[in-house]
Amino acid sequence: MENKEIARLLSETADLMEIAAEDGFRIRSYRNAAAVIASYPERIADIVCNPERRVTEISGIGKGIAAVLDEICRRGTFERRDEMLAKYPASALELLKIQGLGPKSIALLYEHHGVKTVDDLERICREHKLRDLPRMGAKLEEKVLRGIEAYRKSAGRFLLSFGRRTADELIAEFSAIPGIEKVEAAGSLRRGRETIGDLDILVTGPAAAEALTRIVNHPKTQEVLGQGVNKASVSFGLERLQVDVRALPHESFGAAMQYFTGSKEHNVVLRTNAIKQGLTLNEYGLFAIEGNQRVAGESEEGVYNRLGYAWIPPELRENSGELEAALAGTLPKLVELSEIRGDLHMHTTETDGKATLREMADAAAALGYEYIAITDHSKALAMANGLNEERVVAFARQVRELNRAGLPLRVFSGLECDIMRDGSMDIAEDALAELDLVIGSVHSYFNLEPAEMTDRFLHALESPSLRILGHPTGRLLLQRDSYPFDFDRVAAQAAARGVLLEINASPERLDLPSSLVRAARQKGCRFTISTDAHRTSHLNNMRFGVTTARRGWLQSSDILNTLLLAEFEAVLRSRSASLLPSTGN
DNA sequence: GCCGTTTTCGGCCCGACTGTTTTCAGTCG
Repeated sequence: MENKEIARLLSETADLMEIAAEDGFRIRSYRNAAAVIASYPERIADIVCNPERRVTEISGIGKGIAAVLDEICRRGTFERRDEMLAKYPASALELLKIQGLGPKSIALLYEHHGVKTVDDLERICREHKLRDLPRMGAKLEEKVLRGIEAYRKSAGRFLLSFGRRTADELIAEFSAIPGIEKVEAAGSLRRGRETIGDLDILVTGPAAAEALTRIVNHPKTQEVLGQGVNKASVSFGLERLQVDVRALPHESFGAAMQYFTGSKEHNVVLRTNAIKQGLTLNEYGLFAIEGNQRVAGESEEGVYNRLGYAWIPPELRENSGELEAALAGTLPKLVELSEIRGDLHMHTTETDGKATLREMADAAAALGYEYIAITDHSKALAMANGLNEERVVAFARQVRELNRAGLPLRVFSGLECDIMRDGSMDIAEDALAELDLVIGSVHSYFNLEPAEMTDRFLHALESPSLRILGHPTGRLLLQRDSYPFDFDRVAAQAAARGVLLEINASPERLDLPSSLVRAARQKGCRFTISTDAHRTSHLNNMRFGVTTARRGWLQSSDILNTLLLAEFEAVLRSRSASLLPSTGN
């Protein structure tokens, strides 16, 4: 059994134990073990089976979990899990994903009303039976109904990062097959959408059909949804992501990439335009209507060019002006990952990060960056051990000393300072002034009225130290919507004050959303792209931020951390973002 | 259940909000 599946068994059991109101610390141990196992570089099952190895040498795994692992490897489950499943149905796990409902309420609902599924829960709320239970009332009923709606909206969709990982894994496998020429992912993944519904993988070469056989017989394939000569469709992995693999003739590959990349709206316009030119476009190629002669199809570029368009980067293909720009030759030169020279938002063990400043600096230097900013939390985030004024000042001093003593790259002292309910900064201005770079972020009071939330931001923007607005909308993909506020007003004011908007590259956030990136740019805003890394591996998420920026039509000149170190420092010293080269809209 | 030890027991990030109570449990971050 693979680590990820073992981890899932442990963490699901922990969830059920929570519903059963078992000891919280024991539950935490199960969760912790699950997390350790999920990211462990070796196969845990191999270690368990190897008499010369001991799983208990892994931090977080003791005698109890070791026994559980042994049992899992022998019979695929373990006693405590079986006990829990006898007590509560597995479907109760789904209920934990509903915002506003926790394990205690789920237990109560199960005992009193036999609520097992989300549908049951919805019925109980609609029949106003939730309010019969102790400490529950009408407001909770409404909140849970809203939670159910949000949950259903996100069901069946996956984070971009997950799609990318799965695609990369399959592309590597297929590419290794002799006789396969090209393997590429199309669809919303290629367009860089923040979430994806399924995965389209296109394959060409004499042995392309072998890729279909491979996916159908893949050990991670849960179910074969369809299998023909040119296409196989499966439900893949524990997450049951739908993966479609298509085998294509060489001469159609470009047309198929174009067709399956979409978006649908983009393609409709392109095809309509083709017809006006006496051509017809489908997944096999671009053909002259008269005589059915193929005029393009081997490459995407050939298809676009033959229709009079410049090749359009997939991130722009949403029929939101890119086709007109491609005809006019005015497509922007979008920012690229290689142009990013630093990461300006990350955490360390000083607060809730998992790596030290030195470890983050080493990892960032290995990525080729010239500089980073360390931006730990401020004291309002007590659970993260946020910094108070005294620690902020000490930290700024420490970073100055470390830079003098020598670091693998330039480190700037920063802070992700909480923006309080009234828009004031969590840390006094004189302490903030000691730092090189202050990000302001909202981590509390998400449910203010829009007007109050807008005022809160506008007030925060008055802070003389604030340089960047962190994850501006607060959304968590597939979990939580943006808090409501007047984004246009805030963006306009940020532009006026020279405060940059962050594009948070964390795959769970991708905040700002690309549509707002584009809108903010029109208002004169400039941006940073940062990972908000809490461990060294998170630094690699920069690519997702860059993708989001590209979807927002950004060029390197829109982005502060594409600047060379000397230029970047000059901007910091000037305490203004206006030094950024103009973009010539 | 894990860990560390002042080693076989005690500590394990905890403060704040919400909606329900009438003194606080549950949820969240």
